[in-house]
Amino acid sequence: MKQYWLLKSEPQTFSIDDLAQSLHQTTCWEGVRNYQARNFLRTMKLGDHAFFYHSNDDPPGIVGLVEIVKDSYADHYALDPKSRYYDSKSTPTLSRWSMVDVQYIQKFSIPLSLGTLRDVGELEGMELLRKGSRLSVQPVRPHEWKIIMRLAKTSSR
DNA sequence: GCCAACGTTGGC
DNA sequence: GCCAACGTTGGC
Repeated sequence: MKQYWLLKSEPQTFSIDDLAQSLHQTTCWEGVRNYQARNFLRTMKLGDHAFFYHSNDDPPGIVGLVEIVKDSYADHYALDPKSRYYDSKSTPTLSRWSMVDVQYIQKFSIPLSLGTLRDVGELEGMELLRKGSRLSVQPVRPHEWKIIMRLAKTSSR
């Protein structure tokens, strides 16, 4: 069964437009350095869909859709001392961190801002809206996905 | 820029 | 195992 996710990125670092302009409109989702988020990456399956979320944006919000096109594998940036994602405790034999590949599907014509989502009563309980929630990779329940997809369609009309 | 919430580190 | 100190995330 297909699973749904939400991936956060700061648009100044890597935006959905950057993804759309990437080779094959695909990129590896490197740099996740939080165990809970990493475990979600490892749970992802080829063909899963995810919302692309712009954090630290004005306003922050869901801006489009991506598909998981490669199951999780070792995040080799952890082994590169020159990378901002270098982790001195990672070794080639024991990789602490993982990443997946994601491919661009679509950019919403109108982003769904965090404020808009907060106003949707049916989305109460969504991880993104939880107070203090900072997870950069998080699961989205099927009913939440459905509601947000409906919002995306109606607001682009 | 501020700061609340959260995660990690390391001394004890 | 506790917890203070510190670093990071991310909304505002």
